[in-house]
Amino acid sequence: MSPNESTVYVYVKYNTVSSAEPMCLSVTPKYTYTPLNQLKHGSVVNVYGAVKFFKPPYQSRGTDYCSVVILMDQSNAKLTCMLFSVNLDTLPVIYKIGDIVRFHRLKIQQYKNEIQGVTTVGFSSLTFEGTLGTPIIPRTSSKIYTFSSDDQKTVEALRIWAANHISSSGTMIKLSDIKPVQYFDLTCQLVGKAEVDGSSVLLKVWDGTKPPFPSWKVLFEEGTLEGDAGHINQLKNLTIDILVYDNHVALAKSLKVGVFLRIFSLHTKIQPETPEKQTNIPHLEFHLHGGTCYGRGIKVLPEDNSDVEELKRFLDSVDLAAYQHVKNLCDLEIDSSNSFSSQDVVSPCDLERCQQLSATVLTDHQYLETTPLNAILKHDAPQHYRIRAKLRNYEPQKLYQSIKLHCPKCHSLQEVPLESDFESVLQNLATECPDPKLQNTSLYNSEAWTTQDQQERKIVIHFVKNDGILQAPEDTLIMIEGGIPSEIFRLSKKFKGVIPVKSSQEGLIIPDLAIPFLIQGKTWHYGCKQCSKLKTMQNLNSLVKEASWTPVCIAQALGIVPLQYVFVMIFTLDDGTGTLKVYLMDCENFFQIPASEILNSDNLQKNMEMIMYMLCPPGKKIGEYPWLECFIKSYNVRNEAEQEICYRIFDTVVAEDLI
DNA sequence: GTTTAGGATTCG
Repeated sequence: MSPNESTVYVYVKYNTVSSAEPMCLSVTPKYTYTPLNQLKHGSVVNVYGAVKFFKPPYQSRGTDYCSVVILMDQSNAKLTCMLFSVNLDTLPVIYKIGDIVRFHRLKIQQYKNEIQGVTTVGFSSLTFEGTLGTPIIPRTSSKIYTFSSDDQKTVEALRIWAANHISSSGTMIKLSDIKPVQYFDLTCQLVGKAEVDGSSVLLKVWDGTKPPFPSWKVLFEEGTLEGDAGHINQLKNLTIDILVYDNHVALAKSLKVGVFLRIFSLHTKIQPETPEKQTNIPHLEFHLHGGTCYGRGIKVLPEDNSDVEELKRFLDSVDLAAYQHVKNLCDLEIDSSNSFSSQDVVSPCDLERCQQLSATVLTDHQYLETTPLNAILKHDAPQHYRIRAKLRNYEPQKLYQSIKLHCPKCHSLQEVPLESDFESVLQNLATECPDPKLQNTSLYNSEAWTTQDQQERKIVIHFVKNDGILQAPEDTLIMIEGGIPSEIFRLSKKFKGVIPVKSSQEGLIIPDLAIPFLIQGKTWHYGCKQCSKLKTMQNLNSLVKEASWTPVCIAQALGIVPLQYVFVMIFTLDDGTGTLKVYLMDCENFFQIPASEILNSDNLQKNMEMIMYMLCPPGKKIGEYPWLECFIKSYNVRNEAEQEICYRIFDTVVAEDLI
């Protein structure tokens, strides 16, 4: 056989599997596949690609189903494909990022300076699992299609490429690994279903693992729950309730109990308190919001899907009896018992947690032996210890109150200024007059204007140049005179950093350390009033060549001692032999959450809330609290009258699986 | 051979 000629197997799909025999025809292959970096506007092509992103098919506002698929191949080029079809079956059956697809008759067109692929007459597709080692069997609705040994090789090569270049691991998560606030893709089995109201459907699903946090139970009208009541009850400690909204409702309603599903971009969030109940226990909610952002949607997986096969094996292996009598935390009454001896039933997960020994881990000093707290109380300071105890209590209970500003030089601690505090400072500054002589220097270009409102505020923005050249906004540091907070925050989203300044005889200067000296992203950087010796903005010249606009470098150039955001908390630790109050003062290591960002992030605050909830679970007996392994140092503090020993936590972090 | 949507999370 000449190299130009190869055998093409034409597989004809019949209704009865047994008669499906490949017909062996000797023809010249007629399909050529265009690499994704060589697509030309206006052409109709055949392509292969690995799925980088996809939206499962959904009903568009027009007449068709729509699926958005973004492909990549070895050329590293990306192609967004808009696939439409009246017939759901003809759209590619994609289950996962990394799946491999082959599209025939894809039209290439231009949209907003980029090319995109669109379905055209006769469009057809094959989809293959991307997982290395799984059989190469195409998913397609086509009754007849070609698949040569070259095709086989192309799929294999793309699988290997995709395994190294396209990651989907971040979104595929088991229920036992969920975090309090996140979006993820869940592979699960449907065990129950109920229509809650016109705009939402409740899905009860499980994946055989137990979520580490208590989760909500959605109320529904009696008699509306579809599914085997006995089975649902048996799995009650392993299922989660998902509310599905809007455009996903129709599909959710059509689902048969027992099917395997992948739910894309499922949202977990914390409901911190339920005032109508007496408990104050935060718990998780699961929502599949309306819309198709991030591929949000539901897809039924076939029984022969490799992930489903694995899930089925796992579900079969779950010891249901072990989870049967686990108390549901949400149903627990508040228990004020302080006893360390607990005979409560522990779930297998809790047991696992106990066997893992600790909810916090040491980053050093593992060689030290554990000292009981009663022994520490008898010793003089300074000393250091490794301890193992439970967190009986912590202060402040309102976590945002734990954020302080710490000066590394004079060690003073101060509250984080409120936005209203510096609003007034900035308002006063806005009445001052910018000096035109300080505009447009070798260091920066300046733009000045007057606001149209009654105030007629004079605003000047100075764009700091890099070695005489202006950079892209996201790399550019700017200084602003006469700006108000809302303007400054808006600018901080666009530029590398914003420094509020004012004109003075010496040049542009930092007006007041009561306001941030630098706003970068979501973080407001403050300087220590006692320790800083302010210099003029001209001193930024020393940084220009490196364009190193880090807060530390900028502060140093301007004579500022930057204050650090820290968590300051008091932990009351108890190991059964005694209790000890220890300080935690930490920038970002302990919680793995930067103290500088938490005040401006709801998600980070919720994550921290959940971590504290895990470390010190309300409503549980202390016997059920997790152990904390900590490294602490004792030190002497002299008050007016007496000397006191204090304790601080060092070199300790919350265990990774809690974060 | 039209339109749909054109990635970029959240009302619940």
